[in-house]
Amino acid sequence: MNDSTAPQDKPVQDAPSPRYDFRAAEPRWQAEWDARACFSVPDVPPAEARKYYVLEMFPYPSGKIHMGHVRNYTLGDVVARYKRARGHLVMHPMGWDAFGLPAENAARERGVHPAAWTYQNIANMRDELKRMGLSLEWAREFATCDPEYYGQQQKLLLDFWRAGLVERRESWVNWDPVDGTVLANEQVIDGRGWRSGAVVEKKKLAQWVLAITKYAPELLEALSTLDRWPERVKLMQSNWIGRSEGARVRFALSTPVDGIDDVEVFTTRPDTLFGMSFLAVAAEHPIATAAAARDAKAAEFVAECRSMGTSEAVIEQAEKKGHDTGIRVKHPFTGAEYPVWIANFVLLEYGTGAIFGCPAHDQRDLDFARKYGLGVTPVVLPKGADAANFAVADEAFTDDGTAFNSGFLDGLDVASAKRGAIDALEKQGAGTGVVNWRLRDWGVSRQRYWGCPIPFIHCDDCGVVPVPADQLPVRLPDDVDFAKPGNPLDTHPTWSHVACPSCAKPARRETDTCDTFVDSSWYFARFCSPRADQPVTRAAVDAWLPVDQYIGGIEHAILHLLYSRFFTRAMSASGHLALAEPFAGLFTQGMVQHESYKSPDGRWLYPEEVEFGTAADGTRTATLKGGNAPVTIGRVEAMSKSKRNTVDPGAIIAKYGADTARWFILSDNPPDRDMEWTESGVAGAYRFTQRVFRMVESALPALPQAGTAPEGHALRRATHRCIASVTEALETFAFNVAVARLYEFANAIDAAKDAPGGARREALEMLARLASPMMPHLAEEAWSLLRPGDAALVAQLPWPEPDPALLVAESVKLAVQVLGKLRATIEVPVGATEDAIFAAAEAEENVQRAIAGKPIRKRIHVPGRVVNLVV
RNA sequence: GCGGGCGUGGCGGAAGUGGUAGACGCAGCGGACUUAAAAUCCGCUUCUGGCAACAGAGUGCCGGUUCGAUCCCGGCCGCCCGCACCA
Repeated sequence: MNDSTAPQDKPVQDAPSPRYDFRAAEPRWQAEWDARACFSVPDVPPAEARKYYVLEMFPYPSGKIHMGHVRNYTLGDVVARYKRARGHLVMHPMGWDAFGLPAENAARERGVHPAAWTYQNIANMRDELKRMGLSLEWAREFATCDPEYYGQQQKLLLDFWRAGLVERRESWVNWDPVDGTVLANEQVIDGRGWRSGAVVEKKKLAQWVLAITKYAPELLEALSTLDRWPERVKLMQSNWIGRSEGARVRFALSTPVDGIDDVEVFTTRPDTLFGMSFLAVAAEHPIATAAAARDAKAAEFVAECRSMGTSEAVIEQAEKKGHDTGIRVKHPFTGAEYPVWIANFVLLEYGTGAIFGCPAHDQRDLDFARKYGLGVTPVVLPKGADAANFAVADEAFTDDGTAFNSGFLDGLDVASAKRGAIDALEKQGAGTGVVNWRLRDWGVSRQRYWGCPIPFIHCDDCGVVPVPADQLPVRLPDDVDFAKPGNPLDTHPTWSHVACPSCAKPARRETDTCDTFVDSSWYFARFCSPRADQPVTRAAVDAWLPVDQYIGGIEHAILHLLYSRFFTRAMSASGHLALAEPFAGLFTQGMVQHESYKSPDGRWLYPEEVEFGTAADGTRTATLKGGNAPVTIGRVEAMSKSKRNTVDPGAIIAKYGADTARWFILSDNPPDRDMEWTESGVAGAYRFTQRVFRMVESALPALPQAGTAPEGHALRRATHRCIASVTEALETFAFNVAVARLYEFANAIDAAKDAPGGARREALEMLARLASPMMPHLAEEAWSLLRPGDAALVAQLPWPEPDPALLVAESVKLAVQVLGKLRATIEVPVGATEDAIFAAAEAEENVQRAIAGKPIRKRIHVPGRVVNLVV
């Protein structure tokens, strides 16, 4: 069609140009992959197999997939398809993180049962994911709300119990006194319950706790072994675990209160003890409780702190406030007396729940001291400062310096002064040097229905009794009433009444369920043998774990990943696994964002309600569809239902096809950065899918048979350079670069219309194969046109290798700079001597002009890059 | 507040982590094809000055190291993620 303009061709030219019909092709290839079981692997791979486990963070079944899912699962699919082509046996499963609050909210708001709501959502989302053409092995699918899954989880919890990793402990929760429920932090808005509007109180509850702190040193040290994790994630985890060296210091009360005769503080700066001006305790500290019992003002302040909720972010951002209890403590070194304050920024859970304040060398202490008129005594002198007149104004001095005003520590640097202070404390029995961890044990109790029941029974005589193995799983009851306030398990008429397994007397079933982070802490192991009648089977997990490439959002950088690392150790300690780290490689993707739009009356608008145009000055304009009311184009921000700046992947796939959606989401930007979804970007991606199809189809009649040795040509160089560069880009997660290289390659193929047929066939075949991880359907379609008789699908072909002979260049372009400024470029043969290169550079007219007759003082040559002449 | 990250044309970004800034895509402009439109194809497109050759400026802001800095160092500004009961 393109190669003749003869008049008799006219009718053919008038025919509509052939179009790639993705609506027919995509389901066809999906069925073909299925029929050939391209993505199935055994639970126990053969010994000689090179296994590769690709996993994306499994979704919460909210009802519809969103663009974040499309991005996450496309990234994983590119890796899975690429690794498969590289000869690995790839496991790539999918499941559902199916317990959680939204199902209960739906039950309360719409009267749907959480299970019905969840499984309906799963069915919808499974269909949508299947339309994306992901190379998933659906046979391994499960949902964490399946009794077959959470029953196995209960077995794990009982094993952890036996290993001493499960404890009962009191801790504080957000309590809504009107709704009579425990609130999640996100349900506390400005200190009030989201539904009732009641002021939230802190309430102490007995809770189940997993002893993650037992593994704190190991979780910290093993970070250094995770060489395929992003540095920033390791840093965040390291800071979260928060190892710090310091001292516990005991301060004797001047007068004992309620039988308490001392307070212990933790400090990382024992060297500044002489700069103390107050001691502060958390509002929940026993001293605060004692003070509140004796003093109405103190009680009032404690109550105020109690209404602040449990969120650390809220506490730390609140105005720093305190209350002087009137209680006094004695300094261990000087015997001087200092006031004990209750302060809202002291956290009960960190250290000992009490601090000593040294305002001169801690910013928060300084702000507090200024506010309440407490003393500020500098005890560390900055280098070069004068001890006689050094004073601290608004900024605490926290760097290294020399101790002064500090008795026996005077003259020491900070590190030595710390040691000196600890030695002295230990000598007089007033304290010890300790290592403190910021990491707290993991409270897993939730007072909710839609979670995994914690498998214990409370007996008045026997205490806490584990549910016997033959009574597992402890199933959630189906008949629950969400109309009553509180936990439906708690208010259920019969469910919690059971016989004690050890003494058979009437006892009470635990009604707390698990934090959903527990469910997601071992699902990757369950995928290895998803139907086993034990949590995992050793042969399967030993063969498949660790996950070779884990992919998910950066928002999980700390908690989910840390809990999974802990679970892997705990499961190893209880014999289920034999490894420390669950995820050998980690990739964290950025969010998907979109412009937001507002109507003249301030209403958020969906993108499909808006029409765009161009103003006279070239800027974009927006108006309401079907009218001409001006629309304000807002910021590009994370897609959210409340701002209505969402794009439904289902609609995009229906309109453009899965390959287009995948291609665009990969092409836009590096996958670890936030990306902006734009309608025009998708349209561009769609054009490219059509173009590739057209290129193949129109070239077809002129191509020689497959298997013809391609002749030498510049196009062959381009082909093999493209193989090399796309391969490198895929290896390094630079998928946007891989896409760019393929665009360049398509341009090169088009520019080489008169290249020999063999070279063109090779180029087009490689274009399809190199694009296949990104656009798998189109790749199959193109391949089936190019190789109609071939037995193998692209999904079954090995990854192409570049011919090294075609990668070497004959000449190189060099930049020629004078004093670092570009003045010319020269092309030199690859083996040229440095003398010849300098001569060629200096011969350039523009270079001569820049040198302007001045003597050349220095000649710099970076091979293959640049020549710089210094005059 | 604390911890972590990011910032490059009109837009998304690229650039062996010290060596030609702006590849590739989007948008825009001009042209070809068409009765016309769509689609497709070709060309231009960081800014300023210049017909041009070319010159100057330029990778959030200010300063530093270097023959040479998007990259290294110091100080700011803005945005994003996490902060333990959202998942």
